[in-house]
Amino acid sequence: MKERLERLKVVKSLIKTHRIDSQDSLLQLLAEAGYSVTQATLSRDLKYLKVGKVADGHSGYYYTMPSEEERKESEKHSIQDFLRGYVSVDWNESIVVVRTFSGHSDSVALAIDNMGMEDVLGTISGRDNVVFVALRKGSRGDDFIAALKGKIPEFDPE
Amino acid sequence: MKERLERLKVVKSLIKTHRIDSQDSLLQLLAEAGYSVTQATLSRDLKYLKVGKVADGHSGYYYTMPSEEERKESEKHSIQDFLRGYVSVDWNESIVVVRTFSGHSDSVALAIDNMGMEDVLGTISGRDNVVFVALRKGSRGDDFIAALKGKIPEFDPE
DNA sequence: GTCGGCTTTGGATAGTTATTCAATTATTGC
DNA sequence: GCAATAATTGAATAACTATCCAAAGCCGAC
Repeated sequence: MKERLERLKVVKSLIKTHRIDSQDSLLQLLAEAGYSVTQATLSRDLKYLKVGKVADGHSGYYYTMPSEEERKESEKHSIQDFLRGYVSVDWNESIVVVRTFSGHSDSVALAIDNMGMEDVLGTISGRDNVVFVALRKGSRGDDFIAALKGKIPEFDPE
Repeated sequence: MKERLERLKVVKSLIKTHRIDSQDSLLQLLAEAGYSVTQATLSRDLKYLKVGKVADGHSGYYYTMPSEEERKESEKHSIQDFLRGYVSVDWNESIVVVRTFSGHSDSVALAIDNMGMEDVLGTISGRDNVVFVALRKGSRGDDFIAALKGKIPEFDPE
């Protein structure tokens, strides 16, 4: 299973250098490059890489890598959303509880989701201005908080 | 068929302001906004608008408007639409009035919208082959015209 | 070693989106 | 006005993509 990362790189470069309009055709290119996988796996790879499919407007569709800029831009928005709603955090070994201003729990949860943090398994936003962040096995609340600080300089609990 | 351009604008703004993960859910939002169409039509709209569907990496997929780079191509279309409809311009301190060929006011207004110009507050297209372009405070008609010339080499009033 | 947990994968399939085809509605040219 | 032409649309369906589930594969702890 060591091949996976290698394959991801190849997928990435194929998408950058070719105009690919379906997973099947990408599958072929991959096969030519020596990586035989199924469409199911490829679909997962594309999801992982955040590859997008867009129309050129007339004749068809093609896959594209997210630009670095876009990624940063989107993260900036997430950070803004987070800060706008954030009131306080607490945590234990496996759950982080974020309190938010009234009506902000949804946007804060979404923001955390969109930051794409390793530690985060998922979030739910409650009715009560609270967001629960479930952490991936092996991650502790401290890890998450540390990672969040890394992403958001203005964020400093206590 | 007058509704189409109007609908396209609504689709665009819905995509910018919501996290939409399927055409069906967008269809619902559209219906709430008063536009009842089928998935087939929506698919065509999205193709026309070059809307993309990308993964956030973890939890799902969402639709997104094309980013700067990708928009170059689309801007070319807008320029074509503009030139195809354009007859003459006049302006004062805060409003630019564009006269167009018969039936082109909608497409010219949309084109101006889509060029995403700083100076532009908004546009309306009248029945009478005229488009009003409202300028942002601090912008003057001359600024707008200059910016337009910058974008469209073939465009030269008088 | 081998047991147990986590990851990765393929086959099958569910789910989603694009397109075909026919009908309808606008538009253009007399 | 009318006829011819082009645009737009919905229903049905084809095409494509994501996910479920079961089956390995890959560790590390014993």
